[in-house]
Amino acid sequence: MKKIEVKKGQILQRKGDLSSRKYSVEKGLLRSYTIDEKGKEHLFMFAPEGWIIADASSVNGPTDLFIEALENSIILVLDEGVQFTESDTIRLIKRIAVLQKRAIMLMSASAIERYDDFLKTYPDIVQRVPQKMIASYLGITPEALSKVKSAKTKGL
Amino acid sequence: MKKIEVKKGQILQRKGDLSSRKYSVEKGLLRSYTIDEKGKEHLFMFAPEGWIIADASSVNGPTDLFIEALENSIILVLDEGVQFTESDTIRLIKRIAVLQKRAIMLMSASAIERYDDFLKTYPDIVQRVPQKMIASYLGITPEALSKVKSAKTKGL
DNA sequence: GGCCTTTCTTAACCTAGATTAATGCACAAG
DNA sequence: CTTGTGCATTAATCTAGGTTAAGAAAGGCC
Repeated sequence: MKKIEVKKGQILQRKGDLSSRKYSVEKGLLRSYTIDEKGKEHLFMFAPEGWIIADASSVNGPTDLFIEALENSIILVLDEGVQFTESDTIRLIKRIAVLQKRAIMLMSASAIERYDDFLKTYPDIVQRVPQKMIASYLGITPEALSKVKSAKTKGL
Repeated sequence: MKKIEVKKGQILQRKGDLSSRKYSVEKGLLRSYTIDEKGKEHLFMFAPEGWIIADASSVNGPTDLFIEALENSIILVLDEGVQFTESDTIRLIKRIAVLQKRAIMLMSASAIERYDDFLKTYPDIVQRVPQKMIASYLGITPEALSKVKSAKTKGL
């Protein structure tokens, strides 16, 4: 468990890596994402200050996700495989709850609803990341996100 | 931790319940699903023999999911809040990995790809549940699923 | 400053899947 | 046996979001 400083654009984990760590963000911003067979990027989560980011898929073999710094950041690197505490377990269950909600969201909600949910989940991220990453998080194209935003401002 | 027998159609947990249990399926088939504000059902997961089904959202308050028996089933009811073992934790992480994959799937894959993934995930469920539930699991309408299937058989 | 690359927006079109509606089935209830 | 009632399929139409393309704005970098 050590503290490290990473620069914007630096990649902490690549898809296919055989081991994986957890990263606790003290300052800055990370993201995790994957790239599918068609070469398309899909942003899985943002991790601003106070968040922990990891790739659970590593329990079953090689990792699925890239983890990258979107800003110069200071992060705590936590070793995998360490004994789990009770509070870790609760955090895991909460993470499952969040993912459960996200999956249901992706199944049922429109792009506008998902954008509103994004704004609620990450209130201060909108200004800090490129639109195309938000679009990727929402599972839509940047063009569609532009539409959504202009529809929202017109609707006021 | 007790063993119970439930009949087809019986509901073990309702959305909004304040506490929640884990159910380990010995025989039969359960499903979990939610109903959105528009009254639409979204099937979250199936749990055939050997699977465990639960609703993680209960850690943050009332439950989001219904849990229902799709067949007459024999299930083990596990109490929530019991001390977690190391293997529980690993199971949780695997669950996160599955959900992570599901979310990425929903973000990126077409209906056909999701159907193929469903067939791989639940090889022996297709014959046991109504088509409309499979459609709901895939996040599409029963009509669209019919199209997908006829497209697949034509394509042979 | 100017230049190049990347990002964002707008607009015209296209397609996967939703909606609506009609038909045919299965099976449960009388 | 007949009469529902819910389920699956097909077809016609509609729409949210994808694709393509082109111009405008915003950074790095020399």
